[in-house]
Amino acid sequence: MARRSTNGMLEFAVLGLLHEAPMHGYELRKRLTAVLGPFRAISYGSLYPGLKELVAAGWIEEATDPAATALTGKRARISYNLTAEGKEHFASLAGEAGPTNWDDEPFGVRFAFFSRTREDVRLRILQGRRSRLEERVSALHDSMTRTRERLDDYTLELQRHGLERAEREVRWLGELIATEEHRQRTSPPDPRPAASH
Amino acid sequence: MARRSTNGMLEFAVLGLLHEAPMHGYELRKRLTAVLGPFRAISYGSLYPGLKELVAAGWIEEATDPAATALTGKRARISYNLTAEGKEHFASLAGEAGPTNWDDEPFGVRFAFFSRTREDVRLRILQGRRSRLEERVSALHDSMTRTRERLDDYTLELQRHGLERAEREVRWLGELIATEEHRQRTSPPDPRPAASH
DNA sequence: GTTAGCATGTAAGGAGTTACATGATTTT
DNA sequence: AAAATCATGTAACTCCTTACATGCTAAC
Repeated sequence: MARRSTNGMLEFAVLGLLHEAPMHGYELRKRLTAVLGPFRAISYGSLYPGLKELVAAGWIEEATDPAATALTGKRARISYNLTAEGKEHFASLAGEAGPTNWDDEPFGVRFAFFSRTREDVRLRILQGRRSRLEERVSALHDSMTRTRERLDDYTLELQRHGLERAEREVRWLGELIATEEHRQRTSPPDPRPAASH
Repeated sequence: MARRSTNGMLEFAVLGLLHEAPMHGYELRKRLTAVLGPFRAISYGSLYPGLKELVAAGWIEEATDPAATALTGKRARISYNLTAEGKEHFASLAGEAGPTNWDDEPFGVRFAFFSRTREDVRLRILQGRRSRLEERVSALHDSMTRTRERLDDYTLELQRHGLERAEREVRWLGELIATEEHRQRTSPPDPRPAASH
């Protein structure tokens, strides 16, 4: 079990995507790009070795296409599907709500798989992200109002814009949190994530 | 000349900061953090070896504090200052306006040193960044309106928020570009960056 | 039949981090 | 005199990218 695995985010996202359906590497990469955003797309040089490690860890399995394989002798494409351990492992990753999830990129990935995340964990992640951003807001605010340590006009403008963006995201998170809290109050206390097969 | 240097951004930022005044590593790191933002602060394990490389490249020089050094026998802190080649090298980096500067992080660093960048180069970087973001906007727009390939509700919400943020940055850049263009029309054609000592 | 895109990989290396290690100076 | 913070570094490792290499399949 668990040999030392790829990166957290790649692992998490691949496992999450394979819940939908088995996929081969090339397609996985496209879906990954949709989740991570086209500006931090993963390269094949990262993806394929990563998949190998997930196989070695026992979380996914290779499967060559049933029919057309040995028949033609041609190299068939490899489909990956989740194992039971993989599902379990994903569920355990999805249950963590620690500060690792509050940075920009991890948060985005975690958020993208919120529908497979328990409600209470969702809420804690949103709140953690928000307080992280509130820290950023007040740090920027301080840095800008300290008249000592004169900053470049352009640096200042950059900070002003960064501050506005952070404040905007705080508001956005506020709305999401309100929605989640409302959902929790009104829906029956269902402790199970929507993930069974 | 130029032995193979650290990373572009670290190199650029260090050289840019040392225009103001000589500094030692520890302080440099604090200023760097102010420029790069506290969320992508550079570590000492990166900074000190990087400084060594800049020294080896001949762009900066070490200088131990004049008085208090040999006198006490204590280890003195090391100040770094720009060499003439370093200034030249920075100017040449600051003159490049290619697509390398249009990603999130490089753009931020380039922007932070705009006051040492030629006006026409500033304008080209702002425009490049804007068209990069416009691509992002239309890619997101497409991805969201394609009703096929059903995305997760949360993924969708993330994209919606990302789209809004990108559109907002496009508008911000529009204003900056207008300001720069105005500056160029009204001020005398001064081809020299404000950098002399 | 050839170009474009699908599909899978490997080797080398870049850019950075963490953890460790050490010592000086300032503040409480 | 202890604690905090200033100050400088190294070794090992992680994660990822680029460049390369191969071959299949669909479209023009």
